[in-house]
Amino acid sequence: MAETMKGMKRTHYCGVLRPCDEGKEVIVCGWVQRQRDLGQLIFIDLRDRTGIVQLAFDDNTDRSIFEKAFSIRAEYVLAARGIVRERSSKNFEIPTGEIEIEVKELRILAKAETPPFEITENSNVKEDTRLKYRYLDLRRPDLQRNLMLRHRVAKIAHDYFDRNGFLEIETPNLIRSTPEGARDYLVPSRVFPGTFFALPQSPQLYKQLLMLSGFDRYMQIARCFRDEDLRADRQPEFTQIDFEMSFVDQDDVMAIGEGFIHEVYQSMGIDVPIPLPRMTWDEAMARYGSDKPDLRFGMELCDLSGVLSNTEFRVFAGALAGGGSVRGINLKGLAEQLSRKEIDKLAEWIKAYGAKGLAWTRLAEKETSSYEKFLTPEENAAIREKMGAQPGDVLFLVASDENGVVFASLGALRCELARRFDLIDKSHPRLLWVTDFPQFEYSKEEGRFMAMHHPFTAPRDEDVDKLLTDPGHVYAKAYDMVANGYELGGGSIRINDPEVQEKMFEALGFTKEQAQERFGFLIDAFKYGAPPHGGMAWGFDRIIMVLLDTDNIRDVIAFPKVASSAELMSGAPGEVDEKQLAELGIALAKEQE
RNA sequence: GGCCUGGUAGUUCAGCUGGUUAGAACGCUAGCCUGUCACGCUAGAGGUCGACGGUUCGAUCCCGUUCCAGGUCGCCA
Repeated sequence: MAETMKGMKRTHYCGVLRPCDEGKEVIVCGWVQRQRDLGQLIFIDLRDRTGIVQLAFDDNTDRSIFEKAFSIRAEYVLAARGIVRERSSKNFEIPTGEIEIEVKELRILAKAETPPFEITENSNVKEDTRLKYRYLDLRRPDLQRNLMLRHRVAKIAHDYFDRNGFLEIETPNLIRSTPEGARDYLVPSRVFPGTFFALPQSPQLYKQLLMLSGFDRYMQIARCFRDEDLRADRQPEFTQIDFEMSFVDQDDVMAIGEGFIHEVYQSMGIDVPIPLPRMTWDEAMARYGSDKPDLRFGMELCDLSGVLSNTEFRVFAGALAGGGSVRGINLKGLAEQLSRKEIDKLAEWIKAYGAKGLAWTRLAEKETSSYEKFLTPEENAAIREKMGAQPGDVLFLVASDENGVVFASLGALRCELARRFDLIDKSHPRLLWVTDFPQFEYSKEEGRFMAMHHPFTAPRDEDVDKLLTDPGHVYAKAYDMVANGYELGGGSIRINDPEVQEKMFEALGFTKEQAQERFGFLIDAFKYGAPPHGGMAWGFDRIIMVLLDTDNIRDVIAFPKVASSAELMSGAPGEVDEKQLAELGIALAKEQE
């Protein structure tokens, strides 16, 4: 039978005891990290979320307590009352290593089976095993620290926004599906069979309505849902730190936004200078091939279209004639570390990004090139000069009639090479704003322009007139906060003028009726006086990832889902009873039964 | 949906050109041990080689299908 806590009350966490506590009687509780039986001497390491303390049992110990200590196994839950004393042989590796507890009373609060893996820091147990027993995995000190940091940042968010006059207001989780954007998670309605709620992809529409209602400054730490495939940094269920404010323009929102992230880093003893540097979307794409550039290393893209404008080499000429470009990056001084074979592998790898191939020049002791033989000596010299080529460099060129492919390929290659050759300066985080996003993105699949951000994003004042005449050249009052190559968050100034909103829907190819059907309540609301407003939202999980320098989002979420969107511990998603389905008026297709 | 990688003891892994009884470390169990702290020493238990099918005299190994996990492209306003 397990014992109880009756008459015992914890006085200290395990990890906080120090030599200054010597002589005190303390009561500690926790899990057994390890029991070391030396015959007439037993040590037990007791662990809680603050750390580990050593319990000692020796010839001073009552015989019955000693025998109880002998029986104890890993992960038993104990309460121990005893006297803090100096260790006769100290361990300076751990914070409590100079003291131990001479145990006077020991209670086994719960026994434990041997866990399927050892509860240790930096475990290299396969992740699916850890996730199946997530409650044990979460006992590990690194995950405990990650979740404690997550709590700290949430606390900073509440305090910071409160201090700046923001109100936390909850928005609903059962909402109407709006088919723009990501796939919605749907929840069937019992009362109205055949109809569905959607889980929110973000609080976007509701926070805009709160502005219209006069709440002026709103914030929320909001759970969001998107039924899309996962990535290392993407979960179907994730958390946003979201805010919105009225009577402001872009600079005001960005100032509030960078003030928050500054405080977050400050709490970790890191000074991130604000205001953050800004870069337009066009510049970010041209220099880094990415709208979330990692500034911790160089290797910027170089546009070679100019020097190749008259080339007769079909691959390059075709790309330019098709409205695309030829661009390159220079891997400085590593030609000897990158073999011909590895370059061929990269050329294969880069096809995933749409590139048809990878042209290269390897300036090793013996110079080799995949393309120089097709160009004139003048063209080759011009390329080398433009790219600052020196002996030891490797030049990589991508040509495509779609600039998007050139940017995506070289942007990805740049990051891959930096990772592979350890070119990333991890001593300081590098944050920036990326601004002036294009308002629209042309979708080949849909055959129309789509909102790059969302359909309520305000265009730049000078571009409003181009909404219908030249949508490809309209830029938005939209901004992303980027850190170390991760999109931490983003936002925009919203449209508050119903006339502009109407034009926007028209540009997106919605008829009035379609717009009314999809966003009617918002359109109606905006007829009643909407203040100028804007805001942004951070991916809370992403912030913690970047702070911890992990590339696995599951490290910062207590109960995450795996790549198939399943939850291995509970077995969600699971089947439901016929009765439940019947109540909802749902019949399964044959092959699913 | 496509592509790549992986799946062998509780855990992390090794396993040759297909060959007879599939190994190691840690963990676990038992015994010994008074200053350990990844304690040490001795002994022991522990395997559907992800699953199914095929080739073969013989398959952990080769082939096919499939399941699971990871990464990635598409997707993610």
